[in-house]
Amino acid sequence: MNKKLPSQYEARARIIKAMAHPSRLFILEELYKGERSVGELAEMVGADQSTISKHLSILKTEGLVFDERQGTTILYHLKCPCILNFIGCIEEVLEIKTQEHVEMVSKCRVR
Amino acid sequence: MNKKLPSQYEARARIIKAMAHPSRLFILEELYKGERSVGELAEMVGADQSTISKHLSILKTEGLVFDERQGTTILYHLKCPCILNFIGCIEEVLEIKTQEHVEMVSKCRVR
DNA sequence: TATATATATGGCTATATTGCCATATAATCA
DNA sequence: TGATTATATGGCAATATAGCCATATATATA
Repeated sequence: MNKKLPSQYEARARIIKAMAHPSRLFILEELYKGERSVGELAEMVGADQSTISKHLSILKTEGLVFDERQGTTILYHLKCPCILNFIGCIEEVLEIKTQEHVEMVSKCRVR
Repeated sequence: MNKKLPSQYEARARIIKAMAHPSRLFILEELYKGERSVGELAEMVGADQSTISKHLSILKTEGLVFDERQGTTILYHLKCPCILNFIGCIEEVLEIKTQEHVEMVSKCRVR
């Protein structure tokens, strides 16, 4: 990768990368509402169970979620609800992108 | 990709993905401090100028930065400073990951 | 113990990303 | 205009990611 940058950036990027996927983003927001099983999430996302399992594995490895066995099903939980705080800003970036030609007031710099 | 998820997740993920790289994260934080030229950033990151130019192109395409020509050099600016607000939470996730075995108090759920 | 259910993992292919080199483009200045 | 400086882009090889299928593992229950 790169040797001049502090490893801190590498560590942060790994976590952000774990969030940088539509399905994983959906999963995180869903877990924000409450615990969900792998099957529930697979059903909601509309992907193969194994695919969701792997997504959850990535989120777990990066420390964003934790799991809890409940009999034969496994419930996943969000670890740090704060990670979704910035979704508001992401939305703002998106708004500006779509309305770039329009005059608007916002916390972002339009140009 | 996936057809069951609202396109909103796709859009958000694209922006987050743009942030999900050590060099681009560094660039964003650097631009948070103030405007920087491509050359300056390349020097700081320690990567080829063309590599940084492409990173900046990604950030620009996703609406995270904008550029301003100043004679022969081009200065890049951060568009939405708020996108760095959640770095604090990322740090918290990292802390928990490294101290998982230790008892600690935090906004995150340790388990 | 045998069966059923829920989840995880190995393996594979298709696709995307990264980073460098070479080169193109754009602006400045002699 | 020609040379110089700064940045962008095309192209390519190496690597990483995504998603599905088949199958393994773990738990519960008859």
